[in-house]
Amino acid sequence: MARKTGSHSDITGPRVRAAALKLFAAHGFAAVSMRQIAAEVGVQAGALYLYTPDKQSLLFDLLRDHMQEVLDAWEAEEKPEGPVKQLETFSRFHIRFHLERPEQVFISYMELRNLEPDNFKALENMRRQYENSLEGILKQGQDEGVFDVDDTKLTTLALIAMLNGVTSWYKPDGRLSLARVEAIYSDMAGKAVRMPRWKARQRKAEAQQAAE
Amino acid sequence: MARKTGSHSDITGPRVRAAALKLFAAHGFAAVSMRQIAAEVGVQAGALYLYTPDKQSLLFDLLRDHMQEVLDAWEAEEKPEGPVKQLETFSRFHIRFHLERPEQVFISYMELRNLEPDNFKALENMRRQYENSLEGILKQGQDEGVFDVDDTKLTTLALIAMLNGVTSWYKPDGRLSLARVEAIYSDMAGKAVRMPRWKARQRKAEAQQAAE
DNA sequence: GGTTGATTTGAACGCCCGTTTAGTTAGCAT
DNA sequence: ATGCTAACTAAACGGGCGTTCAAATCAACC
Repeated sequence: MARKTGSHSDITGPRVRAAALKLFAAHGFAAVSMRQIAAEVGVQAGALYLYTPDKQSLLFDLLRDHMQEVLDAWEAEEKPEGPVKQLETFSRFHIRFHLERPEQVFISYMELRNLEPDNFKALENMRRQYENSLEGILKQGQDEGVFDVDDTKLTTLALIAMLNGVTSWYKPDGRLSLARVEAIYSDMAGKAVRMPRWKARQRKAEAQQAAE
Repeated sequence: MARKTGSHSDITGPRVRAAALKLFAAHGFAAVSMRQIAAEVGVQAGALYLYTPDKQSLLFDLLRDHMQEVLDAWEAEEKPEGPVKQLETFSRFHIRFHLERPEQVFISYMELRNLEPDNFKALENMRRQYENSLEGILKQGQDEGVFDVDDTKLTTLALIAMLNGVTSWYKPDGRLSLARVEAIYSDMAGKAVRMPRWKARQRKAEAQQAAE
């Protein structure tokens, strides 16, 4: 009893990562043992070490790959003109992308503290990169006078936290469709930062007065 | 070597809970051992069982006590008149209360899945009760026409997620003061749900037209 | 069809886990 | 001072942990 019939690293490798993802998301990194992961794959614990140097790398690879996917996908997303529409695009993209990968999103938020310091820093940089793409939109909107934002960094974090919240309750067969949720959240995000018309008029008036 | 000098259950009991809170928040429930908690208290592992029936209860008691504190504190908070001001009061209360208890908040969000089913349900009910107090404000505002909310339940969750986000980055000695953060967040929350003036005028016009 | 290398087993390593228990000491009332 | 009880230690229980490794089996190429 050693090598299994039909076994191949191209098959087992992805299955190991899938099992780890599933179990980490369900029970948490610290609560899941290598033996449980192996059982999910249908293999003995020792065999896992052909596909990962250790348990920590298994977690880190999952988190890093997910963040890279997010960054690449946003890069590839078609951006409309102007910060208002870009904010809507970002909100909708974020909701959609995250709802399609509930397990990755979950562990990306819950298991960061189980990363060793270097791995943690690497992921923090990727996350900041993603946040910067939203903050860029807010800054541009502020410069153009279409957004009324007190502090772009803080607002960025607040918006992302709000959008992330969706993953904690959304169920694909629930009361609300994905399209509806996208619409409601992007609408809320827009309203939270947009310059109110009365305030825009007031500023315009002030500017004219200052010019006289 | 048995009983320590100056030892008393009134002292050790709270110290056990404090150590558990600190360590659970820092490393996660599953990653912390009873021996680590005991070491933090300055006692042997066996002694912990004078203060908790088991590790699970230690976690549950922390979470339940925290949620009860939240509910009691909001109950005791002085409520102004009208949903707009009440939303601001709620936002500011939530931010302030949660920033004063970062560890409790952290474990309340991270460790729910480590609760046994019955304990989980108990806490879920308390959390829903808290959410309902916010949803009540949103509903009232919608009835009075001062809020423009698509779905009160969803909006409730979105706002709470946004407000909770503050706990993941706020540092007491950071760039922004607590008062400033309170102000920014409550302002954003208000703008996200408030009826825009132009829309209110439009509705009023529609109502008049329908009356003729 | 035999050889080689990829894939996996099964057992073992030392260590730590949550919890129980018998025994020991400190605080306190009498 | 004595006795009693609350508080704690030290050791042990069975079990699971992450990881390693020699041996065994299968896939693939000659």
